Amino acid sequence: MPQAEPPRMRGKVRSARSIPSLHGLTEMAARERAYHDLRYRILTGRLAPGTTLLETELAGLLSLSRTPVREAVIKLEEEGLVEVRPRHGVTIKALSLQDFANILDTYSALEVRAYELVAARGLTPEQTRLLERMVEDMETATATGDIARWSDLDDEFHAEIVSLCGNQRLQTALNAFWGQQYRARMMILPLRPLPDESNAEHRAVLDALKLGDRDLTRERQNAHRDRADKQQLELLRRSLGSSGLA
Amino acid sequence: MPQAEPPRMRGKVRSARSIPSLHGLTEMAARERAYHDLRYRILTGRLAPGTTLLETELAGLLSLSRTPVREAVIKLEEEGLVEVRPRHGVTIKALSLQDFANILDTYSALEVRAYELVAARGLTPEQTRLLERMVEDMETATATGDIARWSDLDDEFHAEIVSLCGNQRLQTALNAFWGQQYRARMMILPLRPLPDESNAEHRAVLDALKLGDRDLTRERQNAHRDRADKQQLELLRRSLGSSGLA
DNA sequence: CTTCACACCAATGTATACATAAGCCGACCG
DNA sequence: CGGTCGGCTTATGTATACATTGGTGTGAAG
Repeated sequence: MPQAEPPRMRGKVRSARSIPSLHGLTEMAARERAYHDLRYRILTGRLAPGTTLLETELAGLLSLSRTPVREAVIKLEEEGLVEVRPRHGVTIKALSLQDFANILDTYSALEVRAYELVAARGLTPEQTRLLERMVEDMETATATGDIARWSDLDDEFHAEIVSLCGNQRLQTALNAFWGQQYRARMMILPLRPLPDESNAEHRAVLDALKLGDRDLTRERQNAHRDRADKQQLELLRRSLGSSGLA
Repeated sequence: MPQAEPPRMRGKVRSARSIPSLHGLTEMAARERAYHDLRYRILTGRLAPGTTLLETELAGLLSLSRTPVREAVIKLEEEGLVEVRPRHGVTIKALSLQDFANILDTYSALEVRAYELVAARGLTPEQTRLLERMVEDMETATATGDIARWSDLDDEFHAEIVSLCGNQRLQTALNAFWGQQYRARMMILPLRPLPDESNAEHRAVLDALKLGDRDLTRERQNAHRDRADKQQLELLRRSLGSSGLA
């Protein structure tokens, strides 16, 4: 899980983070194309959870041979997005409430550590300015009630900080888990209350980062994630009553 | 990185954790065989860091065709154990001091979270007994100066606790990072001082776990990892002066 | 009617064949 | 003598062919 994905994607479909636009997709190598294309379709719901496809069908879908598709599927399986059952094809994984909780737990543990590292390294003036501006933008979005935009900015904010941590392996692991929680996040997006608490917590965390205070950063970010995770779990619980599919 | 490796391996070569004995290796499917075989050779140093082999050579080495070998190599690359450079073959990665630090950082963040989860879930009497006995065994090994045995027990102790956390994704991620730090750990093994501090900390952590006190567990385990990680980094620094290869 | 067994089929896992493109070497030109 | 251009070699990436194995369906027996 660690260590992969050097190719930085541009483009923005939903989040700046890691859903590529599929824009320059034709010029990619076949395996990468298969991987990104399938990941995109899964994360955006174009391939719904529960869907099962044979390797041959996937290959047909992407107009490729089975070989690169298979390799892409292996990666997706390691990321936890699909399940392959040897004689039954690959199934797009549904997320149970428990799955979502597990993912958030792991993701948060990693993210808090990333923040700690950033605090220890310190912020440059430019980085500080950028992050402050993002916080302001989120507050603006909140004020105008644009939750979708807020969510995107939130992703960018977290991703921006994580990108400063200087630990590539940690970042790669974070990206994988981020991909897993993405669908559930999108699902509960419309249910979210105005994120005033998050905005305040972001400011608090940013202050701790600016101070370069590692312990304070850990404490605050940990609290932020804890609260946010619990809230999201609650929303998801309501939104699917523990049935399954995310 | 999350989510993989259901097949529980038996056998013990060095650690109970995740270096399979390669014992029933012949009856495995080719891809799995390639993966486990290569991983084994890398972790035990039979394939030294820096070694570069072509896909064809690997295939020959394992008496397989390139296809399953290639798939295994993809997994190993995602785990960060090898690097593939498109026209230059796959290279067994060396670990720099910085790499090792990054791995430990990530690993520790995950492990602490796993411990927290165990604390929250609570220990059964049997689990408590087992863990207490392991602590005692470690103390015995320390008393007799058997550092290698202590190290194995330490691995087992940590692995045992992690296995109780109830979060499969977290465990899988931990296993991947564990594999990465294994070589460096083995390398500095003979340099380690008597682990009296670790023994005391293990007791303290176990006490916190028995109390089911999540915050206390986090605090203590975090302190334990912090200290142990720093110590290991220092040993590694001494042992290779920042040259590279681990 | 239910259950067990056998045979057939098809999907995967593996091997191989082929195309592409990158590195390397040599030759030629400046 | 050095640098650059071009062709050749070869490793990889992809496609395809083949074998294996497990699942399913049918039929017969209890």
